[in-house]
Amino acid sequence: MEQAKRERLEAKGWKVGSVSDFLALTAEESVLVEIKLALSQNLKERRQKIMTQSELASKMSSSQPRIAKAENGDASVSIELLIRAMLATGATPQDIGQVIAGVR
Amino acid sequence: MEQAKRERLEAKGWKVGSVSDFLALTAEESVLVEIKLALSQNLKERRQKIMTQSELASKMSSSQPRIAKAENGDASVSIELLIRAMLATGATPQDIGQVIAGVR
DNA sequence: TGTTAATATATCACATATGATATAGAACGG
DNA sequence: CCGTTCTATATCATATGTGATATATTAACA
Repeated sequence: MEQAKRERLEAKGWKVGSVSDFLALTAEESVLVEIKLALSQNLKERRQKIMTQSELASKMSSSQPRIAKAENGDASVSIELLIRAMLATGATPQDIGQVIAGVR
Repeated sequence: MEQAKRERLEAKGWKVGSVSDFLALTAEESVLVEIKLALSQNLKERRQKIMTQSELASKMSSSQPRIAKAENGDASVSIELLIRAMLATGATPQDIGQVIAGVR
């Protein structure tokens, strides 16, 4: 893995650790991370077109800081929250499925 | 909602509550539940063809009881775990995306 | 029937995700 | 510059999800 990408992930709380630790990540684990990142990006794109982070937060009874973390691919955000947020922006199951299917 | 379905959901821990409480479920909330149930069913189908619950559990360092709950749509199981389990059965992001996109 | 493998249910201590709050930093217009 | 709006970062108490364990139920079959 390129150093730049590793540093990006680490900054967001992903326990990538040393290179050898990273290599210990199973394929499934890294796919899971990529699914989260794909949802993050898509959420940000969708939301920016129609509302602020605060508006989205109150729409789903969450908080603005949590939306910020969700959109930035922070490791403390579950897929659950990402999907709830997508739905709150008006995304359909089809939209969400497509984003996930688009991973790799 | 038909009574039978409500009872089925309640038995699995979903906080459906009284009819009026249920009607308070937003569309997003019920879509989220349906996504979980769709993943549950698909996981069960996939897993049954190739391994036991115990085998799947150790493959993803979880426990057999948790796999049972996951396959039965128990409310205590996160989408996160459902997706991890799907991946452990060999499902691709495309497979997972398709299941979610198939909701409703 | 009895034995075994598979699955389901119950409980629990612990880890992680959560919303809330405070506050800092950007971006932009006046 | 300044004030305002939006977004990011930090901290925290609490809620929720977790794997583990014990045990019950079911299914298949000799």
